[in-house]
Amino acid sequence: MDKKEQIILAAMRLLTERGVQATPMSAIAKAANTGMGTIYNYFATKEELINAIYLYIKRSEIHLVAKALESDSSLKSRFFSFYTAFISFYFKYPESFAFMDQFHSSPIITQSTRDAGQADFMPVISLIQQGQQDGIIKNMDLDALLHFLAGTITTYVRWVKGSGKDNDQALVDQQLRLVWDAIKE
Amino acid sequence: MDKKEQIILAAMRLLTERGVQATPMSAIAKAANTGMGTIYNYFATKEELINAIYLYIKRSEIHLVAKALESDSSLKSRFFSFYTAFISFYFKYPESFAFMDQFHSSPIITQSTRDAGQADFMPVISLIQQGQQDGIIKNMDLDALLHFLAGTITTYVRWVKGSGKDNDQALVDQQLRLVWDAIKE
Amino acid sequence: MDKKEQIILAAMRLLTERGVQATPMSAIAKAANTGMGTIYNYFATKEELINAIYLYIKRSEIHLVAKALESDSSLKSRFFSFYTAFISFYFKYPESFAFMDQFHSSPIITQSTRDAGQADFMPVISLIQQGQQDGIIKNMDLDALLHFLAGTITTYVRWVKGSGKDNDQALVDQQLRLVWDAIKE
Amino acid sequence: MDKKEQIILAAMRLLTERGVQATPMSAIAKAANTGMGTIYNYFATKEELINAIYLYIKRSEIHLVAKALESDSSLKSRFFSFYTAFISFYFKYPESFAFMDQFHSSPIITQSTRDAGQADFMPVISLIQQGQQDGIIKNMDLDALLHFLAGTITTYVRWVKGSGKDNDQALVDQQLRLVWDAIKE
DNA sequence: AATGAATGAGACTTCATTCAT
DNA sequence: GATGAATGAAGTCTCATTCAT
Repeated sequence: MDKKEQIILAAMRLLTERGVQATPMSAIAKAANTGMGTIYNYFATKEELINAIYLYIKRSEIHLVAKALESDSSLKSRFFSFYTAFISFYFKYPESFAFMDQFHSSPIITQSTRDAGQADFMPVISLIQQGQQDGIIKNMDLDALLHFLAGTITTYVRWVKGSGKDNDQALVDQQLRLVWDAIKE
Repeated sequence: MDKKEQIILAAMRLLTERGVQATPMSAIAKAANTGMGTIYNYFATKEELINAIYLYIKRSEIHLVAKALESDSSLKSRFFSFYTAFISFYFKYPESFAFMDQFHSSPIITQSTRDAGQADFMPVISLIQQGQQDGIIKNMDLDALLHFLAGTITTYVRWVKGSGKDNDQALVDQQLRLVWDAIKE
Repeated sequence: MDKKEQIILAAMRLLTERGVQATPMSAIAKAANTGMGTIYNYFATKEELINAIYLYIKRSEIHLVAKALESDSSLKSRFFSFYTAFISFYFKYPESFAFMDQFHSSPIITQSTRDAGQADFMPVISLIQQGQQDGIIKNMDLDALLHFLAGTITTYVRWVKGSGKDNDQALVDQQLRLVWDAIKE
Repeated sequence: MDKKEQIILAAMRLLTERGVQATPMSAIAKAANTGMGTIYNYFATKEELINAIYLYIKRSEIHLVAKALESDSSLKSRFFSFYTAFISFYFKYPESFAFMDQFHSSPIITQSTRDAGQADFMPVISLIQQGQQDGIIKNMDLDALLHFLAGTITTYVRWVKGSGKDNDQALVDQQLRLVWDAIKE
C-alpha cells in the first residue's frame, strides 16, 4: 500500500473516533507510520486531507454501485441488490460510514469536493429513471427520490450500529420493504 | 433575552457556519456581545457549551411536537401535522437544523446528552404505537420506525435547503406520500 | 514600562545578537517576561514585531534630532551638535544601532514602514537647506546629501564599535572634519 | 557555468529578494535547477552557503579593484578610477550589492569569513597610504579612512538604486567631489 | 555525482481558559 | 456577575538535512 493511502486510512480512523479538534496531525502521522512532513507532501493542509478522505470513500462507493447494478435481472431485484450492497459496504467499512456520517454536512468539505463526489453516480440515477418510465416507481422529482434513498440508507446503518445489533437479513428485509413501499408506484 | 441564550444562539450560528475547529470562544463572545469570561460563567468548557446547544434545540423540538400532537383528529392526520410541523421548524430555524445535521453524530456530543435529548419524545412514540395497534402502521420494530422517520425528515430538509428551493406545500405533500406509503400497513 | 515596550526591547536585543532565523518568538517571550500569546496581542506576526522595532527606533532618533537642533547657534555648530548627538545616541543604545545596521535593507521592513520612519526628519532637512541657501553647504541634490550624511554616521559607528575602540572626542572630531569638508561649499 | 556557481547565484538572488527566513533550501534548489541533495554536496549547511556567497562577492570585488588600480596615472585619478569602478560593479551586479547591503552586518557571516573577505584589499590600502605620505590625503587613522570610503560607496549606491535614478555620470561626479573633498588634505 | 521523497525537530501562531479588576 | 488581557500548552505547518536510488 502506498503512503498516501496509509495516511488516508489512518486519518479516517482517528478522525471518526475522536473528532477533528481532537485529532492532531502528529497523531495521524504516528498512526500512519510516517513523519508529519510526509503528510504535508501529499496534502497541503489538514482540511485538504479531510476532503481527500471524503473523495476516497465516495470513489469506493461508486465502485461498489457499479458492480451491484451489473446484473440483468428485474428492476426491483437490481434495486434491492444495489440497496443491500450499499448497506453491506457500510458495515464492512465502519470507519467509512462513521466518517461520512460526521462530515457529510461539515463546512470543512468544500463545494468542489461535494461536486466531485456526486459525479459518477449515474448508474443509480439511470436505474431509478428507468423504474419511473416503466411505471414501477413514483413519478416524482428524481432528485428528491435519490436523496430520500440515500438518507434512508444512512439512517438505517446508523440505527443498527447504534443499537448494537448485527446487520442480519431480517432487519435488511424489513428496511427494504419500508423503502420499496415508499418509492413504488 | 438573557445572556445564556444570547451565547447559545451566537455559538450555534458560528459553529454551523465555520465548524468547531474554526470557531474560537473569542469569536463567540464577540458575536454574543459578551466578554469571554462571561461564557465561562455559564459553561465550564467549549464542549459543554456545544452539548448545551444540542439540548437547547432538542428542547425546542419537543415543545413543538407536543403542540402538534395535541389535536384529536385522526391518527394519520395527527401524524401528518406532526411531520409537517417538524419540517417547518427546521425551515424556521435553519441554524438549528444545520447544527443538528453536523453534530448529530459528532463525538463531541456525550452519551448523557444524547440520552437527555431523546427523553420526552414520548408523544411521538405513543402516536406510532397507537397506529401499530390500530393496524394502520407496519407492525415492525418501533425503534427502527422512529429512526427511519427522523432520518427522512432530516434528509428532506437538507435536500430542499441544499437545492435552493423553497419549502412549498407541493414538495411537502410529495414527501408525506413517500413516508406514509413507507410506514402504512 | 508597559508590556509592549518590554517586548520591543527584548526582541531588539535577541534579534541583533542572534539574527532573525535564530530568534524564536518563544525566546523573545521568555526574555520579555511574558507569555508567547501576549506578544501576539500586540503584534500580529513576527514580521510585524520587527517592523514595530524599526519604527520605535526611528521615533527615538527623531526625538533626539529635534532636541539637538533647538539651539540658535551658528549653522555649522548646530550641524556638529546634531551629528554628534546622533553618534552618541547610537553609542548609548548599541542595540538600536545593531538593529538598524542589520535591518535597514532587509526585505522584512516594508515600504510603508520605511515611509513612516522617514517622515518627520524635517528639522534636519531644513538645516541642510538653510546651509545651501547661505552658500555654506554644497549646492547639490538635497537627497544625495542627506543619504550621504546618514551613511557616514552609520559607517563611523560601525567601525568604532567593530574595532573595539571607545567613542572618544578625538575620533568624533576627526569624523566631523571629514564630513564637514565633504559637504561644505 | 558549473553547478556550484549556479547555486551561489540562485541563492544570492532569492536571499536578497525574500530574506533568509523566507528562502528555503528547496526554493534555492529549484531556482538553481538542481536537486536539494546537490546543494549539500557543495555546502554543508545553509549558513555555510551564505558565507560562501559572501566570499564569492568579495572575491569579485577584489578582482575588480586590482584591475582598476593597475594604471600608472596620478594618485587622484587612480583613486577616482577605483571608486568609480566599484560603483559600476554594484550597478552591474545588483544582487551582489543587495546581498552585501543585507548581510554585511548579519550574525550569520562568521568572523573567519569576514577576515578572509577583508584580506587582499591591500592595493587599496597602499593607494591611500601613498596619498597620505604624499600629503594629498588627510593624515588620519588609516582604518577610519578606509571604512569611511567603503561606507560612502555603499550608501551612494543604495540611494541611487532606491530613488530609481540611473547611475549617470553627473551623479557619480557629484559623489566623487563629495568624497574627495572629505579625504583630501 | 545527482536527486528528491522522507523525516521530525522546532518554528510560528492559536485559543481555551483563568483571574484580577 | 461581567470583563478581557494574559497565559502557555498544544496545534498546524515548515524546512534543513539525510540517504536510498
